[in-house]
Amino acid sequence: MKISPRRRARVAAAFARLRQLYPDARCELLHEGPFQLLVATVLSAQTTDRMVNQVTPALFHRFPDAESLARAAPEEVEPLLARLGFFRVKAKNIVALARQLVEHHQGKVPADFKALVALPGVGRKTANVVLGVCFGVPEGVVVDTHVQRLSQRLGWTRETTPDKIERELTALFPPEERDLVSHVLIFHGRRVCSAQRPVCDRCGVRDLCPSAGRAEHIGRKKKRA
DNA sequence: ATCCCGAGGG
DNA sequence: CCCTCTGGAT
Repeated sequence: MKISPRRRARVAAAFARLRQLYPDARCELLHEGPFQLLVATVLSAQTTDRMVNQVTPALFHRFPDAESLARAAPEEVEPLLARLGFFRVKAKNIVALARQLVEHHQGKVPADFKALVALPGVGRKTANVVLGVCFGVPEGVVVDTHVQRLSQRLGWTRETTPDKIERELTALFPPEERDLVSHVLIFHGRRVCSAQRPVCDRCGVRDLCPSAGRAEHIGRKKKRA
């Protein structure tokens, strides 16, 4: 993928500003070790990580590792997830996930992208989170709903699907920056550049954003009754 | 009514 | 490409 020096510089300028604005940007899912982060990230689909952090302490107290969770039945895990969206699918997925870890990976989380996405309930986004947070360098930039929305609003991409956006962002940033890119975009997305009511008046990259003041017209389809 | 650190299946 | 799984927050 060829990227013009001008475009690369424009993106780098906004990223540098975001790093200054959010020096503490990091993963906020509570976890101890790769297994717990993998499970927490699977649970985080279409749910705020605040909700995930409300259920994982009890979950990990009872099932702290792959071996213990692999021995559980999905029905005994379900009540522990009951306040999350998709809790039935997620209970089934994390038990199957734990069983595969025990069967094929000695109960450990593989530090390998292809092995990760082969696990039940684990897609590109989850695999990149685990690789980035626990093993230093993700395969590609984590593209969740925030990263998708902000990279579109900031004019970093014109693509509309997570896979294509991931490819573009990964080409825009060197490996050692990719984990931080997703985290600063997520922080900014939660605090300022929200989906429904972005607060451009309080945005630290307003002068670098082509959508400033009209961000509601980018992103997902407008309401318009 | 729309969104939240999505993934699997048709 | 589409649909489904699911509950809480705004």
